[in-house]
Amino acid sequence: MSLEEVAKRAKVSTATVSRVLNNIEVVRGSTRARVLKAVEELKYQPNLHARTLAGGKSRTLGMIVSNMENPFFVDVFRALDADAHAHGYEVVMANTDYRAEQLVASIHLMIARRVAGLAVIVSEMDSSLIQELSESNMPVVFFDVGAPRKNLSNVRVNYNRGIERVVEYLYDLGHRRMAFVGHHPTLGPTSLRERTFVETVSRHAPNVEWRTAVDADGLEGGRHATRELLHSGFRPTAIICVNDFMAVGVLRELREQGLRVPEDVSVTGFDNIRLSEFCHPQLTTVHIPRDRIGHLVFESLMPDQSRTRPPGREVVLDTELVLRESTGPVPAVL
Amino acid sequence: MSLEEVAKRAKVSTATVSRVLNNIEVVRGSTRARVLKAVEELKYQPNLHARTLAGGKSRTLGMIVSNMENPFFVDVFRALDADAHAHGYEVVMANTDYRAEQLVASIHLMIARRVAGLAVIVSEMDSSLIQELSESNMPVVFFDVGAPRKNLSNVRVNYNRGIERVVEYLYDLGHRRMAFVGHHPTLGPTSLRERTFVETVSRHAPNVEWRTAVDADGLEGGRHATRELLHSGFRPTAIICVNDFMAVGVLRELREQGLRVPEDVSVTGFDNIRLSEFCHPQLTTVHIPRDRIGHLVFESLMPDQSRTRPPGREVVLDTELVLRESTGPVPAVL
DNA sequence: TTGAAAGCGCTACCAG
DNA sequence: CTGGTAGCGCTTTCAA
Repeated sequence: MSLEEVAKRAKVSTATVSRVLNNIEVVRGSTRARVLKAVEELKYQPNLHARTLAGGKSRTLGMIVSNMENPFFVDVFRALDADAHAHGYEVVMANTDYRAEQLVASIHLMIARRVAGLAVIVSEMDSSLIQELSESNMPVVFFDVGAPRKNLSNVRVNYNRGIERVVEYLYDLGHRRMAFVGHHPTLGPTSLRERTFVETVSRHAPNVEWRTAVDADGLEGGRHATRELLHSGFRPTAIICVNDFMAVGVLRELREQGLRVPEDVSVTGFDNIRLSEFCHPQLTTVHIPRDRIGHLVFESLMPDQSRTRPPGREVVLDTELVLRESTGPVPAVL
Repeated sequence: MSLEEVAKRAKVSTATVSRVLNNIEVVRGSTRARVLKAVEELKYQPNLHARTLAGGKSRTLGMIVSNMENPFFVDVFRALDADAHAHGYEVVMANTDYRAEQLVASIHLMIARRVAGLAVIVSEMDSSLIQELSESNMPVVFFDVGAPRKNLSNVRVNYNRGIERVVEYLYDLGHRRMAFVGHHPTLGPTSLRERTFVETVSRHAPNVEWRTAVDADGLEGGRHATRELLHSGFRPTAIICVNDFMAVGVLRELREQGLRVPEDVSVTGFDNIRLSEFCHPQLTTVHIPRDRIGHLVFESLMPDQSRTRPPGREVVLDTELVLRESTGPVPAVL
């Protein structure tokens, strides 16, 4: 089942078969029909590798995420995938589980695949990797990391402003003992987001007593971090989570400790994933437009298509505080 | 950056470069070092397409799922992915969103990629597709669908028995008005699982009044199905869900309608995904060993590796009822 | 409108 | 241990 067999059966050259398969409008109708018939009869299936190799260009985009269990990433993927399909592209996803070595492996694999573009949606990036990607000359778009340059674009959300909104809101509600639940960063001892929290608090709410706890990104991580937090003796009146996914885990541990939300302690998430509306109590969170991120990512990756975002650009998305049931005024001291 | 350039720089033939890149232990140490140096200096990245084309075999497995938002599929994928990586394989995932056309497209794409094996984890399969896959001669493993034959293996779970366990348990608790919340099957008017419920009820609990509701697989679908159910005037004392993911949506709608779980109505899920323990109340559900499924899938796909599952086989996994907070005795009639 | 043929980058076989 | 070379299946000039 190769082009040649089809060609033979249709009594044309492989070039012609290739033409009809690629919808090149120069083939005579009758020839075309003959070829299609042969394709059908032989149940011919093209070989993508041969096609990519010969054509020199791939119709595949790559997307690397830190944690595909977190619905946030899945949402971005789906938006990107939809756009890609609409334009005849495929997207293959790779998961790093926040492991640096896996990130390196995934990036190399994507390069080996000669993807038409690569979206890197991970928390932290090694600068040598950025360098390597830059030199690879393939269109790359990062989420929330690195600075744009030549083939490297950037989509980021104003995380600082989001955390600020949360802290201010909680502060106004009277909270003076806050905790931040984050997840392990790929590199460095302190995650960027954790640092953002710390700085925001000291700037906007200096008289607040705070603590941070860190664990794996996920339901279990949120739960565990909370257990540690409580175990340390600290009694926050509000727990600010790095994302909704972990917040749901926090909610569970609190429930098990007999602490009511929001009566005893307020909890906030981040991302506004669908689940944040389906847990109990529903999470107060910060909305991040994941669909837009997916669309922007696609635009950034398209090589030359008309009227799309040029490479080497950066776009910053703003966030929005979403008030729901998990937050309330600070509990009255008895 | 092709093999040839590396060869030139290292002053060896492309054959030799290929050998060191593929760890073929016949190259002299000094030559090897020279090649590696050239690779390093040129930042050479192999071309996977050329490699696959020339070698005639791919190190990629494919996996097609119906709904990657549902953690069930993600869990299976992760187990498979882990095994694959451990053996030097990659797995690319495709999502069909329960759309038949998308399934066809995904399968064709996988064939075009010449994957070394394909896992098809979707609810329903067209028999012509099964035929096509069978003829493709590539190792394929289905989940819960079709019958094994030559290159087609099968992993399934005893869904019937699982539903039976749920119905019996609920029946013993005194429930006589049950509802089943399912999701759209790809084909046919009634999903297999819905039918299983109906048959189980009539066999094991003939005097039970029941109804079914169907919607999209997901949080929103579960919620919507429940709303419709309640809207119809039917007042089940127990709602059996096709999976945990939808059950979480059911829980939310019930809460909004002011119905308490399990005091007013019991709810059960299926799959025992992590989330089922993190929602409130925690779901009584049926455990499906997703890790094992992933491992079995991998084994079924491995061509000839020693001591692995031969192709064309079928393995049926049993389930286990997990009792948690979402079920209880039928509410007393006042 | 169609065919012939030169690669695309790599693997694998055959010599040496 | 290493080099030469024939493809793998397809796209893409260049001629016809």
